[in-house]
Amino acid sequence: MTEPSASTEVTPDDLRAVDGRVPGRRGRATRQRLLECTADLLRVGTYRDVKVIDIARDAGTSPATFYQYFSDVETAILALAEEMALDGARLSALVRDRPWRGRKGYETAVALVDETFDFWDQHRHVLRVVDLATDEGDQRFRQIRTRLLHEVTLALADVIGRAQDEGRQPGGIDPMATAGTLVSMLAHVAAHLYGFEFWGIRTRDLRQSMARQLYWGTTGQKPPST
Amino acid sequence: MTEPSASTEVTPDDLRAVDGRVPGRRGRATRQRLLECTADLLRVGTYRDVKVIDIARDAGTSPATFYQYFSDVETAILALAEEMALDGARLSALVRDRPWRGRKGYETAVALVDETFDFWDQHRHVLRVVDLATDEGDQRFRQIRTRLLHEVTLALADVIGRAQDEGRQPGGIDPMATAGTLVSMLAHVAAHLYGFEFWGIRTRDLRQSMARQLYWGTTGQKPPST
DNA sequence: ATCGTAATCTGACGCTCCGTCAGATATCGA
DNA sequence: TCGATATCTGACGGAGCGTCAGATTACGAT
Repeated sequence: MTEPSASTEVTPDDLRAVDGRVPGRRGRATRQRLLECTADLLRVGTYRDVKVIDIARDAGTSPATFYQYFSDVETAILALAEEMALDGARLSALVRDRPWRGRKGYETAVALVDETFDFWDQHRHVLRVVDLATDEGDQRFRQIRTRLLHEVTLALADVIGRAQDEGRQPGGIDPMATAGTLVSMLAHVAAHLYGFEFWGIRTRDLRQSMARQLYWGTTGQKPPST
Repeated sequence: MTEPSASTEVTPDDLRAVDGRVPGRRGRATRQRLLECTADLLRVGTYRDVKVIDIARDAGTSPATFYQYFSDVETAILALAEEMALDGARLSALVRDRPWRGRKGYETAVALVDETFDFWDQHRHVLRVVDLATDEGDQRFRQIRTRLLHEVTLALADVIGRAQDEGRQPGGIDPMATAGTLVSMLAHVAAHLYGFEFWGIRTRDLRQSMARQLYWGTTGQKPPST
């Protein structure tokens, strides 16, 4: 709850464990199994109820083994979040690689909405913990959240900046702030899709509304009538 | 984690406690003290680390007393969330009671942004748990979250509907869906203001971007140049 | 194939917190 | 002042935590 310990993945640097030794093949497999079981428990139950003892049992090992790889449940989830963040590159790639002008631009907006919905659906059990922990002030989680959203925001801000240069978007607005609010909208709606359906709002209508907001917010142009 | 138990506040109906008896003056005071201590712990520490034993100690009572009023920590937080939801009326009132046309309309949008920021700032420690629990499928929390946001959404949808009637907003869009995305934007940005400052985005710029999106999204009109 | 060493795992322990009683204490109206 | 009722608590069995020291397993060198 207090402090980090640097990276946890990829860098075969510290990985904690037996007084700082680099884990071998067997060790990495065990670690991965523990992570998968953690993810599974997070999928079916609540964050507050994920217990080390359950993770260990599901992974067919003992609690002591868990502590060989993670200092607590949070740290394990942090590792899951890091895996997730890697997958997030597909969102910013989409913004960068596709056109934003005219009808094609609107299609890009729609595609971004779809991709975001998909991403959130796939990772929501981890994302909700990331959100909570970030809000609680945990810098390790904030960093991951930032890596994930900041890239998309930067890419969108770039599009807005270009629209400004071409006089299609007023110069007085801050591209990063606007991009930030748009990404927020995406993230929040994606996170609460089920809640909207609860209100009787169809996902397809949300998709359209978001794409319109996105298109107008970035390009400054009226979206093509649907 | 599993199931509700009906209401918990105002209705002096069931309130759980000693086999369902209605609490008297002393009892209500104790209950309130426990709630305040829960809120305090939630403010300084993480959700996962809020323990019944700590709440009881801070309230100058025993764990057994806590269980007299709440079946677990979640239920206590649920009661806090209910208190919070009452305060939420000020947001929808603002949307309903102020003008949405012309420059005055833009000012209303700004005011809504400000009020939302303020509300979130005041209740963020409870809101983040509400969000988590809702996402985890807890219907009790979802209901509260819905009460809170749905009112604002309805109010905004009303404004959008009127804009459609007057031909200032295309008829093809779903007012509720658009209002929903806008409220989402508000909620998410308000929840992560600190995160934005972390990125070097000024709150005042966010304020402007949000107000512009809000104004355009509801009225269909270009916001007054700033 | 065998052996020694390093990597990996685990049983067991002391501790904190949980959730529930039965009984003690405080409150209040008559 | 005296019950009756509301409220509180000590105490307990059980679940999980986090940490050892020692057992088990994998693997490269011979």
